[in-house]
Amino acid sequence: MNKYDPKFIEKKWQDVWDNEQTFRTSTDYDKPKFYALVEFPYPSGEGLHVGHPRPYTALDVVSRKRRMEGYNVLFPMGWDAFGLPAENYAIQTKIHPSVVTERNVARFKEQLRSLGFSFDWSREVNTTDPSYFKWTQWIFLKLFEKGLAYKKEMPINWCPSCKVGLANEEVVNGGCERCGQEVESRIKNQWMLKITEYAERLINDLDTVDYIERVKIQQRNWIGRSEGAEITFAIKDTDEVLQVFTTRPDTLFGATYMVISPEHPVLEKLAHKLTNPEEIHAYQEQAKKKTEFERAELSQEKTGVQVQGLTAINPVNNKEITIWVSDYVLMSYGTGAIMAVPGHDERDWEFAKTYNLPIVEVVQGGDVTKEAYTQTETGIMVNSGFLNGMDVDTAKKEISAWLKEQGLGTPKVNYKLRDWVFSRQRYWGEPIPLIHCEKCGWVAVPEEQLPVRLPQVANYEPTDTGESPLAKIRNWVETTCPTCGGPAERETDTMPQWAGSSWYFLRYTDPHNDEALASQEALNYWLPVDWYNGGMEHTTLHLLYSRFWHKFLYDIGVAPTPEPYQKRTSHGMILGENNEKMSKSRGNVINPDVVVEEYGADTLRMYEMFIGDFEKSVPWSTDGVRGCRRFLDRVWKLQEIVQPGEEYSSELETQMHQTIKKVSTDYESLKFNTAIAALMTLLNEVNHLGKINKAEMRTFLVLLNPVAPHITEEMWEKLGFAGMLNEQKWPTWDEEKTVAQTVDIGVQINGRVRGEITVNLDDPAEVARAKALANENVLRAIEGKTIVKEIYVPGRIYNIVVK
RNA sequence: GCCGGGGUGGCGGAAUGGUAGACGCUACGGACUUAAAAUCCGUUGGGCUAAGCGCCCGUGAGGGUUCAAGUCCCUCUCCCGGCACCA
Repeated sequence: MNKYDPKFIEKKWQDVWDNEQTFRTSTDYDKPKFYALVEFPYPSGEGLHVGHPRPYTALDVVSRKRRMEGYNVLFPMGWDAFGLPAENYAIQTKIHPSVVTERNVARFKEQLRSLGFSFDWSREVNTTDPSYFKWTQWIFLKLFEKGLAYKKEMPINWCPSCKVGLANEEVVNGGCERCGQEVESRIKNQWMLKITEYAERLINDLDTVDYIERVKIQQRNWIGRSEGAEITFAIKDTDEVLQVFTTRPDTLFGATYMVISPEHPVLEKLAHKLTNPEEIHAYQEQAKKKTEFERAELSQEKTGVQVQGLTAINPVNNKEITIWVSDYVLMSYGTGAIMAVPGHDERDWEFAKTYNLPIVEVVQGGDVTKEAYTQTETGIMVNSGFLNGMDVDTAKKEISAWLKEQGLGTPKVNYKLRDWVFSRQRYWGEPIPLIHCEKCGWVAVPEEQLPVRLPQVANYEPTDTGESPLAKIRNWVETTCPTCGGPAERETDTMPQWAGSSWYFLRYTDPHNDEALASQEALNYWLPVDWYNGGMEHTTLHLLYSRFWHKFLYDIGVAPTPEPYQKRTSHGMILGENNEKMSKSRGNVINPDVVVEEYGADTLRMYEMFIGDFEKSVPWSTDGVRGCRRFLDRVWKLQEIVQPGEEYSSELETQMHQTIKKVSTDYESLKFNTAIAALMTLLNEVNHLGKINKAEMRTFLVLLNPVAPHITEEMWEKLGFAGMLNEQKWPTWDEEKTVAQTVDIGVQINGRVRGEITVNLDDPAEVARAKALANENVLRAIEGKTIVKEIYVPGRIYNIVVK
C-alpha cells in the first residue's frame, strides 16, 4: 500500500469535483431543499485566515450530510468586496480598487478551493459587480420611494490629518486608526434609513425563528424597547410645553425639577426669556466640543446649568419646578427632556446632590437621603396624593389613566435603536442612485438607468470638506434631472459596506437574473435560509440590517417570507497559540496555506472541527493538528485490514450503530468535536480487533466524509466500492442495536462506588442484586451494616444504602 | 452599573441526576533502530499504600435538596463577551 499523500489526493478530487460539477445545486424545485449559508468574506489582501474555515467547514459538513440524505442543497459563496482597505490601498498606490479586489478574490478563491468546500461556484456573487449592485441600488430606490430613506444632518467622525470620514469601527480610543490623530465630529447631511420603523417587528418576530438564545438576547437589548408614558409639562407664562418620556410615570409626584439636553430646541424658541443666556450658551458650546469619546469618559461627573427665566409646572400637583440643561440628557433618545425624580433615579439623584435640588420620596422602602431607591417590586407609594398606598404597578396604571383623562400624557414605547446612517463619504461603495435638482429636489435615477456606476478616476483622496471623492469628478456629478430635464447633480455619497450584505442571500438563489434581483420561483423555493452561521460580531449590525431589508422586501412583495433566516448559529474565534487574538502585530498568526501544505486540507478541516467547543473561542495548537493528521494516517492504514463482510460483525455491531447515531446527531448540533471523538473511539476499537469488514469500512468512510472529504473519497475508490462516495446514502441506525446487551455498571454503597459488576440489560433487579452482593468489595463495604434501601437503575447503577 | 456566557487534569475538552475526566494533546516508560525521527505498546487528577486488593480527597467557594449532584436550588466569587448617562 502506498503512503497517505494528501497533496496528491486532494488535488485529484478537487479537480474531479470541479470537472464533474459534483456540488452544483440542482434547479429541480420538486426536491426537498436545504439552504446553508455562511457569511461571505471581505477579500482582504491578507488572504484567508484560519478563522475563516471554522464556520465554512461546519456548514460544509452539514451540507455534505444533507446531500447524502437526498436534499437539494444550496451552499453558496461570494465576496463582500466593497470596503475601506481596498480604497486605502488605492490612495497609496493609485491602483484601482477593482483591480486589487479582483486579485484578492482570485487568491481567496484559490485558498477556499484548496480546502475542498462543496460550494456551488456557479452561483458566486460579488457585491462590487455592477450586475449585482444594480439591485442593491434598486432596493435603495424602493426604500426611498416608500419614504424610508431621508436626508438629515448628522455628525460624522472626521480625521483632520487624513481628511477622511471614518466609520465608527475605524476610531480607536478617540483617534484615527491609521494616523492616531484625534478624531473630530463634523456635521454632515447624511442619508438615513428608517430601521426604527421596523423596531417592533424586529423584536417580535424573533419569536418565530430558531436563533441561538444569545443572539436573540443581544438583538433585543440593542433594539432596547421600553414602555412608558409621554407626559406634557407646561412652561410657566408661555405657550410652550416640555414633553418628556418616562418609564416611571408612577413617580410623577417626585419630579422636583426637569432636565433638557443642550441641543433642545426650546432654548432657541424661548431664548428671549432666558436671564442667563451667556451661561447656557457657554455650556452648549462645551457640550458640542466634547467628542462622543470624551462624553463617555467623563460620564460619571454630572454637570449642568440652570435655565433661568423658565419654570415648569408639574402637571400632577401644579408645583413650580426648575429647569436645567445637562448633557446627561440625550437629544437622540425620547424627547430630549426628562422629568427628574431624584428619589428614584440614580442619575437624577446624583445631579440633585451636586446642585442641591429637592429630593422627595414617593416610593417607600429605601432611604432617599442616602441613595436613589429604584426597586419596584415591593415599594408602596407615598407623598403622591391619590396614588398613596398603592404598589408601583397599580400606581403606573392609575396615573396613566389619569394623565390620559386630563390630556396630559399618553402611553408610549421607545427604542434605543436609532435610524441607520447610510451615507459614506467614500469612493469604493455603491453610488447612491439619486439626483438633486434645484427645482424638483431629490429624484430617483430611473430604474432602466441602473446601475449607476463608479467613474474611473486617478485619485481617491477625499476632499478637505469631508465630501466623497466623487464630488470632485464634475463630469460625473453634473447631469440632468430625470423629471424636468434641467441641470442637476448626482448624490456623491456611497453606501456603507453593510448594503451589499443585506440581501446577498437572495441573489444566490438566482444569481444571473437580469430582470429582477431573483426570480419569484427561485425565492419561493429557497427561502428562508435554513441555517445561517456567522460571527457574534455581526449580531447587532449585519444580522439586524439584513432582517430589516428583508422585511421591507417582504412588505413590497419581493421576498416570500417575513424572516430571511430560519436558524442562526455562531462560532467562536480561533486564537493564537498564546491564547491571544491572532494578529500580525502579535506575531501569532497561523496561515492556513502552511497547514495545508504540511498536513493537508483534510487534517486542517478535521482539526478545526475537533479543536474544541464550536461556539467558544479556543487557542490554536500545532500539536493538536498533528494529532488529527495521525488519526488520518491510521484511517489510511485501515485499507490493510479490510475483510470481506456485508453485515456488521458481531464484535462491532453495537458500536457501529452507536457511532452512526452519535455522529449523525452531533453534526446537527454543532458538536463536531464529539462526533470526531466517536469516530476515533471506533477506530481504536477496530485497531484492537485488528480487522474491519467492508460493511463497517463503508459506513466509517461515509461518516467521516463530511469532515475529511478527500481521503475518504480516495479510499472509497481504492477499495473498489461502487460509485462515488459523495453519492452514497447517509447511514441509518437501529435504536435497539445501539444498546449493548451486557454492560459493566458500578455498585454503590451509600453513593460511593465500591465495586463493578457485569449485568445483562434485561436482568431483573434480583439478578443484579445477586451479582452485586457476590462482589467481594461490596461485601466488605457492607459488612456488619444493615441494608436500608436498594436502588437499581437498569444498565446504569446499583446503589445500596446501609446503616 | 445592566444583560448574556462560563470556571472540570499540565493543555483543548467529554459527561439524559446514575462508575467524573470520553477523545485528542503533552509528559514519562518500553518496543523497533547503529542512532534519531516516524510508528507501535503502556502509564499519565492529587494523596495514602503493607504493593494484594484497596482507602481518602477532588468539577471556582460555601450551604441545601436527593439513595445518588459537575449537572437541580440558594448565597458568594472570579473570568470572558456585549451594552453603557437610553430617562
